[in-house]
This record gives sequence, structure tokens and C-alpha cells, in this order.
Amino acid sequence: MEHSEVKAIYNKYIREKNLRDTKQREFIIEEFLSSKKHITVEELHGQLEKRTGNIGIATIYRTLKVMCECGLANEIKLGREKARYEQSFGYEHHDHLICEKCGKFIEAKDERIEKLQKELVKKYGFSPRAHKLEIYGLCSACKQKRRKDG
Amino acid sequence: MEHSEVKAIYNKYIREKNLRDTKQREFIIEEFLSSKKHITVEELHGQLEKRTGNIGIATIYRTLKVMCECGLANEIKLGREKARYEQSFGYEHHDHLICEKCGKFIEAKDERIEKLQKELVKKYGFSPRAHKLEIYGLCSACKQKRRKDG
DNA sequence: CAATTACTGATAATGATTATCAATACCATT
DNA sequence: AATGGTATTGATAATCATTATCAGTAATTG
Ligand SMILES: [Mn+2]
Ligand SMILES: [Mn+2]
Ligand SMILES: [Zn+2]
Ligand SMILES: [Zn+2]
Repeated sequence: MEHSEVKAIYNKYIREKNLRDTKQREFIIEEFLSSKKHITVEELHGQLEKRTGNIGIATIYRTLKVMCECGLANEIKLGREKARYEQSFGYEHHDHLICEKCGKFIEAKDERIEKLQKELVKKYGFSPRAHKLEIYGLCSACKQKRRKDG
Repeated sequence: MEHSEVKAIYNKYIREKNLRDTKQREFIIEEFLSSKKHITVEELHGQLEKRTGNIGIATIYRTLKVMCECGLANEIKLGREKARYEQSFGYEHHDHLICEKCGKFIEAKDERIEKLQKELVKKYGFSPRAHKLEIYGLCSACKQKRRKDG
């Protein structure tokens, strides 16, 4: 429950865009906001099946697209894997350390890196709109496990 | 012609892995090394069609995979676009500024950013294997064009 | 309530990449 | 040079996430 600020933004957006307020979208957004970050469409669909009745997976794709459009969600695409989504309201921009063993996403940020990126693009007369820093490797838990198991 | 160093590495690799030396791979590698960076499989296939006879597109996929395995190529995947490949022999690691208007890839690097990334992962006990920094926006040429055209 | 039109869910389509497989080419050995 | 084992090729089918289609349904507005 709650998430009233997010819903206010969403409601404003659908009014502006002449979209309609449907039960399915309500359920999807509620579930999305209550779930772990970096969730896939399939995972969300599975969770919804338990609570609400069936909601078509196409509708979940569509609703997450709307959430991204109104700035309430971000899409994260890694290689050939299926897209993941994270809430973006109330979270600032951050980078990701991604464990290649267990799939964990660690959120991290260094203001100095952000600043140096701005310097970097300036050198090329480039106007940045967005950026993505992903570091792939092994999280500390998986590192320890690997030590034990060999 | 030439590219003898790359070919030496490739030849060493195929001997070790019990792969065979085929005309198709020769042509593909030659064309790959002579082409612009950040090329797609489809583009490479198109170019090869002119010079050599037909080479099956599956063979190009397979050969580029081998090139990546032996460290002579890198795969670059952006969102849902088709994969692009770049030579990696004789080029050091670099980041990409990617123009969303014309598709240009600007290669850039800041040693200070690289260093701060190492600090960042250390804070989380994370062992990095690779990383990817991509900045999306507008290159200077496209920026000027936009100014003129409105 | 009625008219308009956006939405839904089932399903087909798409498109890049990978798997399959029979025919062929490579290569070490004789 | 011929042979045999096996990696490779190219055509094509399969895969799989995502998007498009469309008939039926539901939200909105007056
Ligand atoms: Mn995140
Ligand atoms: Mn590059
Ligand atoms: Zn892990
Ligand atoms: Zn440009």
C-alpha cells in the first residue's frame, strides 16, 4: 500500500496522455513498487498470478513501458538477458556492480566519477543525455563460497 | 593485408583448441580487421559478399565468437540493437560516447575514472572482471546540425 | 444511459542469434 | 597421394524476448 507520491505522478501522466485508469495497471504498479528492484517482466507476472487473477503478460510489458515514460521506472538491459526494471522515484542515479555468479546487483556511486565523466564529454563537445556504468565480477559472498568449495 | 600479429595469435589459438584453418575464416578475419570498428555481423556479411563468394552468415557469427574467445575482438551490445564487434588487439580498453542521432562511437578514456572504479569496487569487496561505461547523447556534429535545422 | 475510444489478453509476428544436420574440407597418418 | 577421423560449412529450423494485431471489454465523458 501507499506509494502515494508515485501514484500521483502516474495519475498526472495518464491524464495528460489521455490514458485510462485500469485495474490491471493498478495491480501491476502496486506489485512493482512492492517488489525487489531489478525485476523482470516474467518475475512480476509470476508474482501477480498469485495475488490478482491472471493478467496478460503483454499488459505488464505495456505498463512498465508507461512507467518508464513517466520517469518512474528504469529499464536495465544486460547483454542478451531479459530486461529488468527498477523504480526510479526516490532513488538517485547510481551505477551497478553485477555478480556474474549469483546475479546480485550492488548499487554504488562515486560523485567524483560522475564529475570526471562530465569533463570527459566536454573534451569531445559531446552532450550527454544519460550514461551507464556497469562493473561485472564476483560479489564478496560468492568469492568466499568459491574459496570453500574450491 | 598484413595483420600478421593478430593472425599469429589466432593461429596459436586454433592449434591449441584443435580448430581448423579454413578459407572462410581467413576471409572473415581479413575483412574484419580491415573494416571500420564497431561493425555488425550483417555489415560484415554484406562486405564479404562483394569480395569473396557467399559465406554463410552463421559462419560469421561463429568466427567472431572465436575471435572474442581468443581476445582479438570485443562484443558490444547496446539495448536491443544487434551486436557490434571491434578489434581488441593493439587497442587498449576504452569507454564509449555514443551519438543517439548518427550512431557514431567516440572512444574515450580517463585514467582517473578507471582508478576510482577500482576504489569503488574495493569498498564492496567486489572483484571486477570487466566493466562498461557508455555515455549516450549527441555528438558535436549532430548538435550543430540540429542548431541549423531547428 | 450512450457513444467514444483506450485497454486487455490471446495469439501471431518479428528479428537477432543459436542449434541442427548432411555434405564437405582439413589434416595427421600411413 | 590415399585414407579416415572429425571439425566446418551453409541452409534452414528453432529459440526466445519482445512487439503487433485484433476482437471483445471497460473506462470516461457528457
Ligand atoms: Mn539499481
Ligand atoms: Mn570502441
Ligand atoms: Zn554473487
Ligand atoms: Zn552524431
